[in-house]
Amino acid sequence: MTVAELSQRRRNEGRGAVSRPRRAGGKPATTELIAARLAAAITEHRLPPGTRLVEESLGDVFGVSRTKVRQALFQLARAKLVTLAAGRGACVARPGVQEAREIFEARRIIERALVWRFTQVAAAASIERLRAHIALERAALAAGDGRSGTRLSGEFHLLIAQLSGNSVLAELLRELVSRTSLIIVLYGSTLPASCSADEHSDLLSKIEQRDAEGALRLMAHHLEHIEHGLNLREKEQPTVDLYSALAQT
Amino acid sequence: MTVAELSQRRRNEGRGAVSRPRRAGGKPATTELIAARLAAAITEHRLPPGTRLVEESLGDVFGVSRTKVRQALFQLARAKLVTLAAGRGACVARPGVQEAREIFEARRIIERALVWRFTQVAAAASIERLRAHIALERAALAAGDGRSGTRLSGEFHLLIAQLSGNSVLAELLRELVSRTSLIIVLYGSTLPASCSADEHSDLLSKIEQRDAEGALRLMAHHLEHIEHGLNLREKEQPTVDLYSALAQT
DNA sequence: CGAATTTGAATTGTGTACAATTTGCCATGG
DNA sequence: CCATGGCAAATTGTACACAATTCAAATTCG
Repeated sequence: MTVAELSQRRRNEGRGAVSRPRRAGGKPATTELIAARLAAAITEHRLPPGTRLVEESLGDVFGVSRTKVRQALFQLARAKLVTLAAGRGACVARPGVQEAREIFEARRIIERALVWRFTQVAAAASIERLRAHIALERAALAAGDGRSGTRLSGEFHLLIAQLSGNSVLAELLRELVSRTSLIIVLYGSTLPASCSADEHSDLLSKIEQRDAEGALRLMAHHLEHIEHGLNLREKEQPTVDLYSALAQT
Repeated sequence: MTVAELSQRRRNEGRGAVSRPRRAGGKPATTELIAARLAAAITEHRLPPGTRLVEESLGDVFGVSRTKVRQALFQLARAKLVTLAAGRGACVARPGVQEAREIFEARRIIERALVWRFTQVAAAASIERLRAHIALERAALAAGDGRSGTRLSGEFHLLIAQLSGNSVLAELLRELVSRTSLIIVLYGSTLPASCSADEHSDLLSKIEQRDAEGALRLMAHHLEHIEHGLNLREKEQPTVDLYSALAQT
């Protein structure tokens, strides 16, 4: 699939040659907005890994010229959501198994610390906020809206970070969470999403009891649980295999 | 100070109107290279916080058009090394005290974990590598080269991350380290740089003895030591001060 | 004399044109 | 029939032009 196909539809739609004003009506869409839209599309699995992102096509979709799209793509490349091969454009990233493991390790490290802090300093309002969020997760789950479910699940982790009062760490974690969603679509989670909501609920209980040790342990287990639900058994890098295959001659 | 002044000199240099080929001879300088150069200049304190970064001036310096410079600035903005006020251009960032504290907390969290892992898995060659690096630090110190000293000091921390085998965390830490150097120039370290090298050396000893607990604790203390050497007593936001100053009348 | 306003230089924001590169396809030849 | 070479379309990389904005200084008016 290519984004070109999306905009192709638009190009063919005849009409009186209103060339660009897709998304007309509102303002011309800033670079940040484009990056945010693309990031959302990627993390919500509407743009699967490997999808080519052609600049002009995206420009048509958003109703802007390549200039802004290009900047947005550069941003996303830095966030590791797209890969940017010199001269041959952008693709939605495909993190390898090594990278996937490293991301989960990073998350364990950061989130353990965050949950520890949060358990100690959290105000009642913050805890209430988390409880409300879990309710949202469950609602999406009950409605069979898996897409919203995974998004909300990620946002739960982000929420803890934000409520912990360290926005630098929250920002780092945001990046890791979005990369995680890319990993999940690549190495398919065999885990039912309901499981995640339950574990979030258990975690919140421990937080409420101010059991920092317990909360920390639960968070670590939760992340390991997600990671082990994936199929991270090296199924990439055929190039290297080619090499060793040729050594047989 | 403004980058414009640098390029002004160039513009006034009369000559036969060879308009752009500053930096001629080599290739036209890629966006990444420009970003890297700017990042180096910022972290090495050659471009102090608050310095305005005018696109065309930078273009002159690097011998490219604004297009590439602009992309590079966007990248640096995402890395939080420059702030990008809409419509009024880019400045070298000036992290506030709150942000500074958060960055140090993030570093403590990440680096404690890294040093713990490293102590357990480090090969002899890795330890040797660190020892050599400390020698470099000491050499720079002895030569009175403070600029290289602080750079090398930061690189020591980065090296541990890289040798720990988690490149994702290493990348996150790189960002934090460069932001730290911005903090140091803003809130001046009262710490002699020699101190840092000594603490690095102590840390390496603990690592060598495979004393993970001790190494972890030493790293935490080291970072706290640096943080407490700063003058993080809210001296920013002069606007607020102006307000209270006028209240005297 | 001071405050508001206008004017203009400097700078950023955005689109577009063109060169360079890549890619897929077709023809040509072994 | 498969490999090779080269053409053509598509796409990216870069510079540049012009519009929009900002900032500051000069001007004007109360």
